[in-house]
Amino acid sequence: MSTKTPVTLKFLAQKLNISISTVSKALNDYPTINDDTRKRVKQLAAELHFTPNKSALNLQVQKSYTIGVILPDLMDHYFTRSIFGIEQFAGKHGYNVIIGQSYDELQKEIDLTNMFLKNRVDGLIIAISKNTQNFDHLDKFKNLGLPVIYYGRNPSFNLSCHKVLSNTYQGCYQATELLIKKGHQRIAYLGGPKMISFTHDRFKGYINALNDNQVPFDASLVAYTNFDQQNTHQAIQTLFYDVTHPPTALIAFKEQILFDAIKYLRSNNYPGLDHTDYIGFGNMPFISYLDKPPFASIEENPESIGDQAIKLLLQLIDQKETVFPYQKIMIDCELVIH
Amino acid sequence: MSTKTPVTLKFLAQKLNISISTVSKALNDYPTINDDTRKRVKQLAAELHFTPNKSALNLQVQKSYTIGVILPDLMDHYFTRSIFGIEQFAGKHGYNVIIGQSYDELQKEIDLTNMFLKNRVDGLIIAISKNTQNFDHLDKFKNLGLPVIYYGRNPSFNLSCHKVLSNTYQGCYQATELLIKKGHQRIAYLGGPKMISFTHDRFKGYINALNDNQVPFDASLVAYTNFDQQNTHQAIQTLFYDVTHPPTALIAFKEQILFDAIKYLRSNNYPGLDHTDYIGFGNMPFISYLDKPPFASIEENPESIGDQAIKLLLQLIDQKETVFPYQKIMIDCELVIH
DNA sequence: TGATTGATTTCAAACGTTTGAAATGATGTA
DNA sequence: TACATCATTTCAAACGTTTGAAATCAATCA
Repeated sequence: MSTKTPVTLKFLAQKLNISISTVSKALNDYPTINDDTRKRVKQLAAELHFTPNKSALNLQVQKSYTIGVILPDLMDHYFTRSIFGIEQFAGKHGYNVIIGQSYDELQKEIDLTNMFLKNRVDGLIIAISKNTQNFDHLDKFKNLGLPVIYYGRNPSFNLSCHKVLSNTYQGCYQATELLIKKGHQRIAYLGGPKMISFTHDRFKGYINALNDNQVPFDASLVAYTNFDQQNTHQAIQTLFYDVTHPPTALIAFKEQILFDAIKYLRSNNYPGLDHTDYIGFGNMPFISYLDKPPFASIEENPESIGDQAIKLLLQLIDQKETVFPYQKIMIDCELVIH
Repeated sequence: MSTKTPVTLKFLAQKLNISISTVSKALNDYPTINDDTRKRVKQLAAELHFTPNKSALNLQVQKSYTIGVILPDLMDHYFTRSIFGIEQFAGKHGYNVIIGQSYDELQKEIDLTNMFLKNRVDGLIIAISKNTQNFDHLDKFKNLGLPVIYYGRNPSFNLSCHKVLSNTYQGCYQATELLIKKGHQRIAYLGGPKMISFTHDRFKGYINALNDNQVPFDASLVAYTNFDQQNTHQAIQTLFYDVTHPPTALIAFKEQILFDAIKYLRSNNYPGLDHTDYIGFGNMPFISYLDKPPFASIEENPESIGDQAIKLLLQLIDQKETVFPYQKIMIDCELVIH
């Protein structure tokens, strides 16, 4: 009752009057162990709720069975949804997941990688911060033979790596086409930070859709924001006010931004507010609560992205020695009309 | 280059031609170690980026330096914000945090506790599921001498435990009073699941505020929902339609519910929609995007709750042997007027 | 009978760290 | 010279597990 002896292999061995290794082998179903002993061992182990000590195990096999995940922000539904896919699969395979938030700051990201290195994670899944252009802190993993999966954000400066990404080009292409089919000829594109490569991928989808459908491109219908509210307002000002023919539709990099945009237009009593069609990336559950929800959402299926990322990572961890070509997995987007 | 030897104490010892224990003691600043040796050891360790193997360390000190957190859902901002406080402090003290989501299901919660037990976490912080009335799975921790902190949700059936909670009574009292001061005499209260004890605490705040301000209580102004949308609609139907004098103000258990409520009233063209004042618990960032935001929010400061929970937990972990009276920490709510 | 086989169990080293006890060796003291 | 003192270093066990090699013992075969 007072200080209880922990239930270890040694403890079981003493109780049964056999050696530690027999107990270990019995529990691990070694064929050389007598059926009867095996049964007795397993029975007692179950009775006493024996669970192997993870630290000892990890020390022995030289693995931590822990994987690190770095993402910008858990308040962002995209990333929160992605970890659902990660934890699901990781848990099923005996891996723990440690999540770190970089808040889109490079220094915080570097700190987290060091922390993970100290913790000897077996691998890393990362959505890089919007300021990550130098990959020294991440190359450390590669040098140690630890696999890294880049997911959710495209590290366009880093070519030799595994990636799991939304097919953001396709998503934006289809959204643009949808708006064109609906009759729009003046569609604005509000991109995210220029440091995030998705901003440019989506732009390509946008412009290709325009071209393929013989809609003239107008540079004054394109603007960018760094996610900052102030910055977004400025971009909207440029797109909707500082122009002779304002757009009749808007595609935004993120619904978060889209909401900022609409809010700004509304508070300025923009006359065309209700006749404009809005589409953003995200498909937040929250949308259904808006009086006038956007025309459509671009669903990026972040759960799948997390799922694919962890699957690839565990594969890499298991076959560390063999050569493995760099993968680039793209998950298609879907349009959801509200 | 090919298979690099890991940098261990042994490796450093060999390089320096001294014993492993000297290296260990030098790094840990034992006073018996010669200053010169200490310097040489530390220098080489830094050069070779030595980091002690966590598994070996943990095995030695019989701790995992890992704490488990169980919460219903990361999509819920309250809990997401709470982990901010937890990770912040835990990280600073060398602890890893593993997060598990119960999705408000008891079975999932039980599975998670078993997983954490297997992983030999040093302690647990949990926001119990709305269906948790039996605490056997959590008592296992107590029996093993592992501290458990109940946070965010009040386990009213479990008296002997540490709790860190929102002062939800006070929050609801003040919200009610605010509405009364604004002139409301018919204030409705929409509670959450009856299994969640906050539902009743808030009700007490509500009714005491009514009494203290000489506003008559009317039982037909009280309803409950289990968070399910359908269920909420039904409750709203009861409160606003199945009554001769509908309420002029509504306090909801959660802003999530409040949005469902407003949405329902709007889609039914409820005539008093715009003359009703709404208040909910939460203060979601999202609110600013609503055309007609609620009159006010009750901010519960979940970061503080997480922060207090982890602080208490680490305290308990460090002084495991001494007696420690059960704590009940209450964090006050604040009203935020929009 | 002595050797071989086979089934089963045990030994012992290893993983990387910590730490009290023991060893070393130089210096000072009687 | 012999011995105690002191600073410094090393030894060795321990944490709990895995696993190839060695040991045990009974049964079988020649």
